[in-house]
Amino acid sequence: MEDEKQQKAEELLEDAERLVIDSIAETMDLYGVTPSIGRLYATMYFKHDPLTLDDMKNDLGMSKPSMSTAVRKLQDINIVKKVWRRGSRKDLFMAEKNFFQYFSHFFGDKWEREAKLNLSSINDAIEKLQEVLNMEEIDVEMKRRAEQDIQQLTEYRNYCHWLERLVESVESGEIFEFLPIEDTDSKRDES
Amino acid sequence: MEDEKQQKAEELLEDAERLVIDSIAETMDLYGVTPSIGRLYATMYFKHDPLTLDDMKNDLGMSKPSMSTAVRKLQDINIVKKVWRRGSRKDLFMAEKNFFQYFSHFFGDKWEREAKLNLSSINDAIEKLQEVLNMEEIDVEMKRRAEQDIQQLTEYRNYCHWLERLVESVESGEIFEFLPIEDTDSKRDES
DNA sequence: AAAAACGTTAAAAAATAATTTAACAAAATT
DNA sequence: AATTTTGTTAAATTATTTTTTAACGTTTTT
Repeated sequence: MEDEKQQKAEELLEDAERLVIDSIAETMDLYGVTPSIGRLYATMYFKHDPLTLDDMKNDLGMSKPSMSTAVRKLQDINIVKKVWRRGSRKDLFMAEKNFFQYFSHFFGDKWEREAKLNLSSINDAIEKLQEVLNMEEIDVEMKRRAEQDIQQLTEYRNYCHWLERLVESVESGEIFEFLPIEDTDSKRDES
Repeated sequence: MEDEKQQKAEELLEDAERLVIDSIAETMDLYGVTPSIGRLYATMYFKHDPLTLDDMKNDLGMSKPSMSTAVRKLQDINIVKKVWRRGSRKDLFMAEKNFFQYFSHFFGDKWEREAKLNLSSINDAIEKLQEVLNMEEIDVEMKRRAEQDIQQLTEYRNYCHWLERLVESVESGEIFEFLPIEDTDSKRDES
């Protein structure tokens, strides 16, 4: 009787967590994070103590090397950190649970890389195109195309610089002055 | 002699475009767009007239069905549009070249989906967890866990709502009041 | 010092995803 | 009306990625 209730509660709790785990994983998949890695993060999101590779292995039912590489990728995008606790000699990992931090790392880091990568190629390209424009006796049509490309790339460059400033404002937290974090906690509505 | 110059110019121009095409494709790959689809978009970015499937086929050296599905995916993320021109009865496609529009569609649409998807599961989950809390004679440890989960999910919900507002401000253009698009055109520096 | 535990790398296997060829349906042309 | 053109779907193939098992080196424990 008591046990039945206990079991019902456990089921509810696990259903609840699974529901969110699935949708977090699906979301991450949307941005190119593989389902397993997404599920690993999502699973860790509900753990309140740091996890070992063996914990992950058991939770996801996968091999240890898989967990090793998966957790490294999560570390690469800065949404999982290695933590230290005296006692266990196993590596311990903890998920970033603040989604604003998550956002900042996941998108901020990628935007930064995107801007850098593209600015470099845009500038190289514009240089080459300028060279074409500076050449004499060149086909008019080709010059027109070079000019058009330069025009377009200049706009693209503006976008990259904008991205850089977006990253700044996300990483500094400045963006939250413009778009404040509102507490829509339903508890207050219930009163 | 003349031809040599002409060829040199053409080479420069093509190198310039290829440089940017590669980095756009690499960038898109960063967010889970497959290399071929990324390269298709990047190629279209440099075309000033709409393209047919056969054009794409020739440009990328791929089959027509591949182009058909690739271009549909680009349409799905709203960065390529079908256009109509009298005369040709083939379908014609044009890439979105304004990267601010690109950004808005690529991230805005995904964030919107992300928020919706997760809000739905978060609310369902919180409901289940509340149910656990309302049950009597339940293991203290389990109630604690349910409470902790609710707390965490409430914060997650705040993030999702923030995302929704971010999408709004990106799609309305409001964000550019906070982060203005600056023209960093180097021509002005040359003066 | 030997044995066990731990995490990673390497190679092999399995699973997915991308791509093509072939077949098809709809529309336009002759 | 028959033929061609066009875009898509389906099936088959190829390529890529993910996952595992096996092997390895390091560190810790005994």
